[in-house]
Amino acid sequence: MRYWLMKSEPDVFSLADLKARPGQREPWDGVRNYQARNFMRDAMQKGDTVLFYHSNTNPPGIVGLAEVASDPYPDPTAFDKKSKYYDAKSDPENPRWILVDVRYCETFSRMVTLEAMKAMPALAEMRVLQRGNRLSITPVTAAEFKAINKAGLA
DNA sequence: GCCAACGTTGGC
DNA sequence: GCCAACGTTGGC
Repeated sequence: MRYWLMKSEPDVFSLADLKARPGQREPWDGVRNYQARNFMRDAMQKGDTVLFYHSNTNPPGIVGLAEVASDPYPDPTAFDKKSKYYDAKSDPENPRWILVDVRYCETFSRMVTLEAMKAMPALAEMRVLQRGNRLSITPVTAAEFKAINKAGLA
């Protein structure tokens, strides 16, 4: 069982949107960064816990939990010419972009803001808090998850 | 809207 | 394979 942080702009796709989806489940499409793709393709497993982070909003932070709900498979938006995520260089015979489905788990009773995270000693080494980090998917340690989950349910 | 940080692209 | 130019991310 592993833990992950996944960023989404709530204007585009929020945790509430995930909750409202049929089956409370959605493909995490549109990732076009190789490191983030590699995490989904190579390291995620069904049942892994996802900290759902809202970026580009005020305040940014973690709003709740989801889980990995599928094995990795090719991102269909890469082959859809009408999608803004269309990538002409992704060959259907050898797909460049891989995703997993995520499923809604719960909404924190209290959002754990970026500011609060920066103030938590347990998160001093957390990847998403390191300077210059822009990765939309990052691994989270069990200790980091525990600290955030506790703050979110407080 | 600004801009620092970072990833990708493509000419050479 | 270098690196300048460009595009994107995301906090503020």
